[in-house]
Amino acid sequence: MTPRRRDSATIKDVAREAGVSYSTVSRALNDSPLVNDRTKRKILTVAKRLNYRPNVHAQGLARGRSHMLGFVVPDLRGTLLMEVVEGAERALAEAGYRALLLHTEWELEIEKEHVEYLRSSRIGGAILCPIGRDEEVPWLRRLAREGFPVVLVDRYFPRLEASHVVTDNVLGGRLATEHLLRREHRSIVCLSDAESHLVTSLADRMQGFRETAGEAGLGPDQAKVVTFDLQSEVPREFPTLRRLLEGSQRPRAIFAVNDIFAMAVYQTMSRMGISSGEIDLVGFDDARMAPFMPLPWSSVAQPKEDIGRRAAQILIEMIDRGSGHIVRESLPPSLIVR
Amino acid sequence: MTPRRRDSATIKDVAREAGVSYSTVSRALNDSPLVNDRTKRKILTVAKRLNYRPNVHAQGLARGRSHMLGFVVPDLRGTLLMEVVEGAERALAEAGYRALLLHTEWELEIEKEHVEYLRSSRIGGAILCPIGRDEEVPWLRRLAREGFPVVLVDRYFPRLEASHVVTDNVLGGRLATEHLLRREHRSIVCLSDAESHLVTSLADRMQGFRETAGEAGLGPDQAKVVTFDLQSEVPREFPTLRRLLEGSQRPRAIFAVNDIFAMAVYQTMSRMGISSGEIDLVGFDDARMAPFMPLPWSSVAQPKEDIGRRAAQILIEMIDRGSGHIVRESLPPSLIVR
DNA sequence: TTGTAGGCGTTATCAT
DNA sequence: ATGATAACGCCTACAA
Repeated sequence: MTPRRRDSATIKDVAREAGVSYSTVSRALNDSPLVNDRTKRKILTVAKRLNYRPNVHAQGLARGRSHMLGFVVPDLRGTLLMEVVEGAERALAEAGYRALLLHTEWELEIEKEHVEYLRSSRIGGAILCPIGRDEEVPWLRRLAREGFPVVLVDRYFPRLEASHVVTDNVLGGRLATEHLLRREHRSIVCLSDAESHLVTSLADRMQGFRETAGEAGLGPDQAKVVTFDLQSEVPREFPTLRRLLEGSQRPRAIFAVNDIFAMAVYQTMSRMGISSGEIDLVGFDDARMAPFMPLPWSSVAQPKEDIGRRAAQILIEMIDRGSGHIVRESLPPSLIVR
Repeated sequence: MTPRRRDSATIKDVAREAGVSYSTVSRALNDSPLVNDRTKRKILTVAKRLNYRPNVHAQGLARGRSHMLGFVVPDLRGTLLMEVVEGAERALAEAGYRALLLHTEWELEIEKEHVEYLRSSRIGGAILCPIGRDEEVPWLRRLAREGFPVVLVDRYFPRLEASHVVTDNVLGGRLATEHLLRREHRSIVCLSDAESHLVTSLADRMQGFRETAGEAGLGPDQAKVVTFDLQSEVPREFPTLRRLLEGSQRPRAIFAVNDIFAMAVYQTMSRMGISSGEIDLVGFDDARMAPFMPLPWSSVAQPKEDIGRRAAQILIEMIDRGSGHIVRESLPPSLIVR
């Protein structure tokens, strides 16, 4: 094989230069106790001088594993999830790992490809924020069954044998509802997505809403759920909301299952000339634009960074301990009152 | 060396099973013309049956390079940059590359570490969105000098010998200003960050503003620039803006160098009871929350996806052609009138 | 404490 | 068209 230009010094170069064998260099570099201190220092000096850098491929090949993990998300534009990623990466970095961030563009097929890729690239494990429904993810099941370390974040599949870290969304729905009840409302509307039954996080928030309202003695008429398809209504300026808010019978308290819906409510109110004092609004996610809004609404904040951190810790533990022990955690959100 | 559990079949396994030598398998897998068609088909069948996956470390070691590139950004929460990343990754994927996304948390030291890491991991090249000032990035200079393929996005250093792809921010400033001039304003305020002179993109937008205003015959009093530190003013509700907007002398036309500033203006107007019709506002970046705002303002949209795509293409070209040819591109933004 | 040598899974250069 | 074999750079059991 034609020797190509080498991009950097190898341990052999260092060994020659330092006058020792290259296994000694290897030991020194991995700071094994089996090296004389003076030898080690000399080797490190030489290594530095030669600008030596370990070749991760050679290391990966020899060690049979890499320090690279995977993080698969639907897209990169969701601030919320990106904060989870940042939290995870901080924890991973501390443990000497890196994460390859892959995004699926909300396509099941791409998600599958990514998972395949993670397997073949000898990546040691992954954090996933899956899309799709339980039944549609056979490869996830296979992954878990094969013992590939996986931690799900933000979403989970009740019937999937895999670790996950999520916000306690039921509690979140509860916090929001209690907040409105505390403000003497006896009639509350919960605003959610038309597909919310497919998304565990939204479904859980709504459950928290229903439970709390029920316990407070609110009947079905006083704890109504209104849903619509956000995507299709944006260009038409939220007809469902206009209908909801017109007339004097309009709700005085609204729990929006996320801040996008809350923004939509606020925009519609504003355009219909409804003063902000007329409606108590609680959102979810504590979106970043909140401090810039003319009327900041209250919002349930998810422990995004912590979710990432915990997911990373659990993943690392699975890898290091080689344990297939499944951990399921729901981290408590907190209410931000504005 | 203790043989460890192998995670997947190797070409040797495939070779044994198919009854050929493993070099033939290698050729078949890389679909070389030097293999009999029937043999190749058989090998591929066996490979599939054994669930063979190439070991990227072995490939990387043997080939001396990997298909992995790097993408270094300050943080992951900026939607704008993430769209650039998505664009780049689409182009990279088409060419069979992947990108390792690293974020520096706006720390020069971390940026440096990442760049070091990219070198040592035999990553073939990188797209960077650098922080810091020209003088503070000696490692960037070294990288470029060493012939490591690098493309800068979103920001550039005028005196750095490296390729870059950015928005034509001067043109952007011009578009915004022309828009306001077209609406008969003879007095315009440009709102920017206190540190804008350190950020080429903002500086360029302001230059576009000044040039255009000057050409239209506006004097210094009619084309004023107001700057403040956003971070420190958020919690105090933008005192600089309040001052600017109070009194009847308030500006009737404002060009905000990004949509965060535009939001701040809008919020302040709203709180001061200034009706939205009183001020013509143009922002920059076409932020995603725009369609949800009660009063959507006009904004200069950057060709985010294209920036990523072009950066990727240029990077791949540098790698494949082995050329150190430097490419500097400014892509035109477009005005979104609302 | 240090050196020697075999192996990790591929690729590529020889032969055949 | 195929097979044998030497790299690639590193790790590590074993010998010294």
